[in-house]
Amino acid sequence: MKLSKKSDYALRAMIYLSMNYQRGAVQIKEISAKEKIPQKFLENILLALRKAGILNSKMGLRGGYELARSPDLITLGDVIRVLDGAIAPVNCVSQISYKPCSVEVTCVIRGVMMDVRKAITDVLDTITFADMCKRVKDSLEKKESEVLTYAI
Amino acid sequence: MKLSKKSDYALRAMIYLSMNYQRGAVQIKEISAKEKIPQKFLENILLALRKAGILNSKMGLRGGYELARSPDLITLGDVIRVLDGAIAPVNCVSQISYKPCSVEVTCVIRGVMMDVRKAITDVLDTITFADMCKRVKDSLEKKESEVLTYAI
DNA sequence: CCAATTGTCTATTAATATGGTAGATTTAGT
DNA sequence: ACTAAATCTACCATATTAATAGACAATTGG
Repeated sequence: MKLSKKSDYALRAMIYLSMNYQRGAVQIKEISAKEKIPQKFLENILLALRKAGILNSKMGLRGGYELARSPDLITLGDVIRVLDGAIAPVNCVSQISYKPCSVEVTCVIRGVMMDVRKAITDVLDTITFADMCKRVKDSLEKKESEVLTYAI
Repeated sequence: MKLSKKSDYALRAMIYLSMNYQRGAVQIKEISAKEKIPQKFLENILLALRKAGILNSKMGLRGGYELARSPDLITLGDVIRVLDGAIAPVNCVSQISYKPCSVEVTCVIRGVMMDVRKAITDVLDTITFADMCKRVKDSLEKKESEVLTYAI
């Protein structure tokens, strides 16, 4: 039940690109440095996101990556699915058995896991990277005012 | 974001033991056979649950395992935490940094993951094994009535 | 055109987690 | 004492995760 490093890095890179939307192509190198993500690892991640149609890339000098569409049209779920595959913990039940056997309780577990999946996706498929940018800005403002308060 | 085989087996064994609550000690061998779980693997799992205080065991002849308390006092979350550790996907952010740096977006991801954790635990910490027993019985009744319908 | 820069692709590696097994030991009932 | 059960310690194979290496392709500025 854990977010992989890959998805974690992907989210961070996506937030960075969202904060820099309309600035044009941003280089892997820059994202890697600012977000402290191993560059070569990040290459694979961004490549996967490009192949999934979430990012666009430009090769060569002054090339880089940028969002393929507006941040408010990309959800966290979109990104996590690319890196980690399906979000649902449903493969706990591989094959559905139709035997009306009194100890065949797997379908019951399956039922609960469907609920869990829904609970997760209700969060991840709702929050967009535009929301994330807003949260970043809010948290920065809050921090600044806190600093001010402490200074006084 | 996946339930481990270990937790899956644990849930199944726990449902089995809940269905057989007040019958006294049940042997690993029986659970293993009925739920088709590798016996030696199941040993480790039940041992972990006993050490966590969720099961009681009796050694020796006619020994076995039984719930340490009533099924309605044990939640799915209790069990999963024992086998898979913390449910929260929060270690995506290891250390909290207080730098008010404009690209320090980790805390924002952390915030979302707290929401996800809450969504998951709202399900898993609410459903008890008594509920699971009820679901098993309901699904059996439903199947029987379906069979009847098809037979007519 | 050329050289520098940047993304693309294919492998490989190291570390860790997962799923499962083996066998000796302890405990308790008959 | 004998037997059936849990317990403990250790091990192994495989898969996944996280990360790295290096050759290759495309683009642009000069």
